[in-house]
Amino acid sequence: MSQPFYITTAIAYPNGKPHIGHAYEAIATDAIARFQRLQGRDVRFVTGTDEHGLKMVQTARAAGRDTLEFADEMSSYFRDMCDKLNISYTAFMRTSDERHHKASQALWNAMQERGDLYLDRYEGWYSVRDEAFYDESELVEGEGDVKLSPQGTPVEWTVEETWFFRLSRYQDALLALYAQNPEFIQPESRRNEVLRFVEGGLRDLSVSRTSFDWGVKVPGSPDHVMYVWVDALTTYMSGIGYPDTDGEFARFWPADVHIIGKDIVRFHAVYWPAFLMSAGLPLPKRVFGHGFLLSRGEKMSKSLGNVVDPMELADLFGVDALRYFFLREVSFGQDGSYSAEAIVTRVNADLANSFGNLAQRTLSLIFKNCDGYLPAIRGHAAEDSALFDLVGSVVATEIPAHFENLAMSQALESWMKAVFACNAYIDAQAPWALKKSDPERMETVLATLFICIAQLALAAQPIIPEAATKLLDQMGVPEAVRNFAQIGSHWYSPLAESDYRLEQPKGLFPRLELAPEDGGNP
RNA sequence: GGCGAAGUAGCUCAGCUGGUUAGAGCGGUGGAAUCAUAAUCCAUAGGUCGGGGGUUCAAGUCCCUCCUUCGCUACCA
Repeated sequence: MSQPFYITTAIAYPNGKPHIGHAYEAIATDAIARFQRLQGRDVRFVTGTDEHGLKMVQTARAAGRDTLEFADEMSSYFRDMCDKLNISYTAFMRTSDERHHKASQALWNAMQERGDLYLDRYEGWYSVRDEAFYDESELVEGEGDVKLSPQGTPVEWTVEETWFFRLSRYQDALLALYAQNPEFIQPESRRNEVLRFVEGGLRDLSVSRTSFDWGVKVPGSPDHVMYVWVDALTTYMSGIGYPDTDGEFARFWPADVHIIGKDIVRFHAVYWPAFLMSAGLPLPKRVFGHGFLLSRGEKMSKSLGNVVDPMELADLFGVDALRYFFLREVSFGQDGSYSAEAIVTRVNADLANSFGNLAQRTLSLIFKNCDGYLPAIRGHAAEDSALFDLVGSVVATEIPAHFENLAMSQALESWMKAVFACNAYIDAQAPWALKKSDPERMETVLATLFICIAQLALAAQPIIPEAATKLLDQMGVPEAVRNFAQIGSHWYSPLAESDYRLEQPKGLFPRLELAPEDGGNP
């Protein structure tokens, strides 16, 4: 039985439509999930929407809508985005789902039994927008003597009864966790921040609210709903069946990695493991905080008017192109910058000119000179072996290693290195010239390239699933060998000896053009 | 204020535990080729590796200091 692999994105707060950051996270996570499938792993991939909290209630009310009905609509945009971007999730979990409520309550009960929850009174400055209490000292002065949170959101003095989680109990256990599992929080810079935060001491955490009721009811405390983060994080469990602890949950928990944005590292690297320890559940193996995408180096904001709809980008440039750009151009874990020119330049250079053209010229030569039948290999020259060695080690070793490290941009850098080698090889061997001087040698050269291109297409499949699949289809590469373990095996000769015949090859990586309005303003 | 990250060719960035002439992609320039999506290949670009000081036989790579940008965090009148 194949090994399980469980990965998640953060679940999105859908009080607005998906923005490019949501798309980026989904794409990166999907690439990892697809890679693991091609490694033969049995993958579960959970994403979804985090719909509770006062903000949703207020946003819905402002639009004159019923909260749940509003949440239904907003959540659907996120699901649509995932579908459009070829995100291969296995569950789209909504926190408003009944099953999810049961899961959250089960987790709560487990923490309760451990004695980690207690009722107390909380007085303080509360920000509705941030859903958080602040200390007097943290506040800043706004215009007209108004007090604002450190994030600049309005606060009001609030007194409420609230359940607390004994986070303070877990300081040592968390520090031990970080020490024993250096890879628990990545990248390194995030890990340091968390370490210092926890070393500085932990206060108990307020984990319920009474000021609104749009949330998961606290068991035995009907006036309380859970703090959004408690139930939001629980989607990672409910997405694979919890509170049913047999079946999927037993097989896939804990997560191999939670992919999240760098802004919510604390919730995932401090609160979440503490909750799980309290509930007596195994902890995720890794939490990875990726960076943000900046539009031409600037943060996206409505006031700057540079908010980009990822769906539009996908329509404009294509899903595979967008996926490729994000994962190639941005070093995973760091912030990245994007612009229409950057996308066009990168995609044209790598996909259209280098790889797409390589595939096209090779398949065209076979189609025209071999009548579409895959040519036989008649002994290897040194150059052939050199190319096989290079492509083979890139595909079998370098790319998988980079993917395991969640270094997709480096995986693609290796991939391009192999593509360049193929282009250099085809130019040096010049099969179009061999056609007259040495037809048998021409066939060997074309067969060599065919094999290498198939390997490269497979390796790129997690990043550009649609085009890579079409290319492998065009080439007649059997399903059975479309994985990292088999693509390096000897499948070519049987295929060449079969009556498989290439159709007229069609380009799969069209050159992009920059719309005039995107060309200007630097 | 504390802690941390970053500052390397026009642009985007690689450079692990210090060691031959500091690398890649894109762009620019000069060739070659014409099978292919006017795509490809080859050659090339002489950059005080933010400034200064130090350790060392040897530093982009360690130490100190200063400047700039960013992140986390604390706090004060």
